Amino acid sequence: MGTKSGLHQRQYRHQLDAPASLPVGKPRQIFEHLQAAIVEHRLVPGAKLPEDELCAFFGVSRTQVRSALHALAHSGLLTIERHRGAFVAKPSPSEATEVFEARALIEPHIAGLTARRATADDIGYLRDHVRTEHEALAAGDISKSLSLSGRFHIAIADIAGHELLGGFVRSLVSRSSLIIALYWRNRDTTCESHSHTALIDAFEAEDVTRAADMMKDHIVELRDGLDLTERNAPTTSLADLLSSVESASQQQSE
Amino acid sequence: MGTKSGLHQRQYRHQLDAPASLPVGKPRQIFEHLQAAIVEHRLVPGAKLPEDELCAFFGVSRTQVRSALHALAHSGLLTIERHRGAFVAKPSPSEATEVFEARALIEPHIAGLTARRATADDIGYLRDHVRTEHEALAAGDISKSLSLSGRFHIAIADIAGHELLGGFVRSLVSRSSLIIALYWRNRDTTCESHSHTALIDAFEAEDVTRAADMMKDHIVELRDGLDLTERNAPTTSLADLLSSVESASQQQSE
DNA sequence: TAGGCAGAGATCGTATACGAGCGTGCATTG
DNA sequence: CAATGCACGCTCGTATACGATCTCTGCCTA
Repeated sequence: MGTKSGLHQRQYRHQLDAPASLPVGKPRQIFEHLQAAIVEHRLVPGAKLPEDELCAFFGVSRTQVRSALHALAHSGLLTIERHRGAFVAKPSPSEATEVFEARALIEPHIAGLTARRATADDIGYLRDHVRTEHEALAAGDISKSLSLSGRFHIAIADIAGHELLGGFVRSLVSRSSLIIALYWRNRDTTCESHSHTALIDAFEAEDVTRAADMMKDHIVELRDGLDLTERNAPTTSLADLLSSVESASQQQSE
Repeated sequence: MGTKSGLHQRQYRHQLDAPASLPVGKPRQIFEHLQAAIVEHRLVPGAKLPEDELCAFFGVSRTQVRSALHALAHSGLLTIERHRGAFVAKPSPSEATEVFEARALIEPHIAGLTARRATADDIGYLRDHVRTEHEALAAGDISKSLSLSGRFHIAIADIAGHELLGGFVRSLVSRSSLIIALYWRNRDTTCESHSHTALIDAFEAEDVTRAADMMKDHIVELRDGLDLTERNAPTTSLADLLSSVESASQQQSE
């Protein structure tokens, strides 16, 4: 099937593309368009996505919009409430914690695989990527910087060659972007790309253990850049509480 | 939000229910019905699921059936081919390998959490569950036994209380059922429930490390019960190659 | 004046209808 | 007789229409 030989012909897309389950076509384009908008923080958590407006914007019928919306909901980027509509998800602090716990579990393993499999070309690609990240940072484009940082993790997952875990990473990275929009602490943005560079060094040295450890530390570092104290969600402000979407539908504990 | 207090009032559903993303209603029922049929091997891999027949069976319109079908495709249980229809997925050996690699990574972590959090009631529930598994085995009901075995892992994930990783486990267990249908070796079915009992003992002792190690071994044991040699998919016969569904759409390495 | 209720508007859920792509069988031709 | 082209039918993709539910606003009443 060319899983191993495909390594040498990697396409270096590394985009946040839609899962393979939804077929090519307009719904997929809508999915990716909306996903990009959410990941790049142009659509903020809690924002409503009325079907009619999306229909008008994309020039299609509600059928396709709904298909994309449901796929995004399945990816955890949207919450759909019956007879109310689709909203950009607002992960609670506990959900955010879970996302980073999952990343701290999965991505080190991925990094280990990458350290084993990365070719010289892959290393070169990753270094280029980090360079682009630096440029975005230097230009003060925080949004682009964050987006690129996410894609870096996806690139690593792609090199690891594990389709399944790679899909998990894609999903987790997307949701992380949402979490950052909500709980970001606004400081030491720069330390990240250093971690990235060090990570690449570990890949180049084919040091599986070090790569895994560094990735683990990096994820923890990312999480520590967030303010996930519970006070954020339940009692920030009245306005927030009223527009709060997640408390109604996410908890299925009844 | 009662995430911690909910532990004491656990409902012990532990079913293979649909992800929280798709709203309650008929589509969810259809989803769960089909999922159950697939997991219990009543719908074999490669089987076609024509929308019209499903509409007739469930007494609803195509809209709802399609919604459920797409959700199942997103879960990896179905593959939908444009203008061809929905088919029960036929995971390739490499995909199967990935599923068990992912389980070997995630479930030991889950088991560690479970060892920390399991209450006496939880332990009791798990022991009851194993007892039921034994009964199914004694009755020679292989299908039910496999199904229960899967639910055991889901029960553990529920006790662990990690919604996100729990969702991953649910998905992986479902797909494992599909994999077992394809690559099962037909022997030593009984060793499993011993592993389960030993696992519960580790939970009861609150021995995190041992629980994780045992789960890891158990997953490896499960995988070793399969015949995942590559010869199965690529070169069995021409007929197989022609009816092979997964090679066309799953591999995006073009 | 404050609270509750009812109606209108808007949005979503579901069903149905039509068009497009694909598979199959037959007819035709070399 | 075999191979190829064509046309038919079937299934799915998409659009549209209708009904259900929610929300908002205005009015009525205490």
